[in-house]
Amino acid sequence: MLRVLIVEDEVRLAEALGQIITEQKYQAEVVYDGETGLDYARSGQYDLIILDVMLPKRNGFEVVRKLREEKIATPVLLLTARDEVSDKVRGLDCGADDYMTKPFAPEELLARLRALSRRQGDVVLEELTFGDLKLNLSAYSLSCGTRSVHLGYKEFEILRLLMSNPQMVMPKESILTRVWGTESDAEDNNVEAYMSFLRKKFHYLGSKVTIGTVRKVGYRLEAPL
Amino acid sequence: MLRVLIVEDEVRLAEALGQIITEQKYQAEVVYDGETGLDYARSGQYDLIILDVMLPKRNGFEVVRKLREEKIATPVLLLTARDEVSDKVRGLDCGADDYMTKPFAPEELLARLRALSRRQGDVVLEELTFGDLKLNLSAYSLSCGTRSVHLGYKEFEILRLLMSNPQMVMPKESILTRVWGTESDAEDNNVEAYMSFLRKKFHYLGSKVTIGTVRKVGYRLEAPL
DNA sequence: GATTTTTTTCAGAGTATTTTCAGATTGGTA
DNA sequence: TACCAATCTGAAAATACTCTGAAAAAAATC
Repeated sequence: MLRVLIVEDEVRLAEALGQIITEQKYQAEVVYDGETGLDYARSGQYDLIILDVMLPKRNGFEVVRKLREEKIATPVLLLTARDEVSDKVRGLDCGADDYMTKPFAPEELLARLRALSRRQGDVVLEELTFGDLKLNLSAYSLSCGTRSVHLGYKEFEILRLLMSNPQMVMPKESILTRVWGTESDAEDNNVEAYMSFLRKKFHYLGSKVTIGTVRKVGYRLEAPL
Repeated sequence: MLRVLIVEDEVRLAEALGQIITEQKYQAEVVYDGETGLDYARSGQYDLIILDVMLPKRNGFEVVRKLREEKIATPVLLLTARDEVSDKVRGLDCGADDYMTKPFAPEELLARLRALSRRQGDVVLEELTFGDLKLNLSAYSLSCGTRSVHLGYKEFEILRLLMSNPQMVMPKESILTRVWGTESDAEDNNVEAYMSFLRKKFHYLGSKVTIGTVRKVGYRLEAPL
């Protein structure tokens, strides 16, 4: 079980991150300032740290640097509001492992976390299953029996979302914010179009799984009993 | 099984080295200061030592000199932050076998380790295979059936990376940092260009292996079923 | 110092993905 | 049943990413 420490002072964002990560069956712990973050991180019991740059008490750069000085090598993903190269360089110089500018699409964050933890040699979930479908998380492919198809980036993220919340209805809204991000101006029809793409691929694969529509709400995967 | 001792106080670098080496199926052990490094090295149970010059307690020069005085001939690869010839000369004078300045590309380190251990007469992995392709690690050549071609340094390192992680998608980003190094400003297109070179050579060799592209992610080798 | 090889750069062609749109379809409900 | 709103879907358009040949630049070799 992957343990993730989130150090983020914007409560709403912190909560959101916590939720996204918990949904992945990872364990998340949230703290709201740099000082506390550093204390928690020092325990060395985390597999990953998500660290905002702008923080009360101590900023993200300081925290990573301190950690590295103390020989704590837990991988750190830095979050920053600005898209300045200097920040990126500075972050990596301080010893961060990856870097992401806000706002971002949650699914992209997850992709990066997976990459980081794989790099670290941690055991990461490599495959999701639902009914007769298998989604290969490292190859971006979907298979059913012997057939297999490649999925594009968005097809993949959407399906991954559905498959990691089996039986749950995934609201169209959530899909939009999680795959397209909060800043995007994509509309409902974009999601609908992708559902159509996915259904086509399910059909091609000969899968028994279907994507059920819940009018005015969203979608969910359904396997025949 | 090759045993490698890493003496490096920058935790991140040490971890990275450990990982890179372990991925090669070598055995890595990491210590963080010169004194401990010397103690470990004295055991004589290592096939190779990677030794930073700037170290707490005892610097790298002292460590090698001590070792040689004690007739311990384990090959030493010195790492230094500066690119000063004087350091290089001094290092080799102390009895080091090779010398490398930080930062460096991980694949270059591996190349040097291979060279050192071959020089030493150790048994090293000499060949990688995938499908009908054989990559000769000491001759930098690639063969398929009876035909064979020479590969340039970068072609070689990239292909080695792909062949040592069969079936896995190797992110473009990883290829860049591992072959070009973290300090380089090479861009995605550089990788793309090399993929094109490699494909051309595969074709020339008449190999059935192809390089598959995973859009927005990276590449992987594919052998026909 | 000239030649060869390797590496980088660039631009246009080629492809896959993503968005957009409009007509067809569906489900709910008045 | 007839209507409306929501959804589906095929096709086209727009965009983003990748490939590749050629040439320039850099490095290695002779």
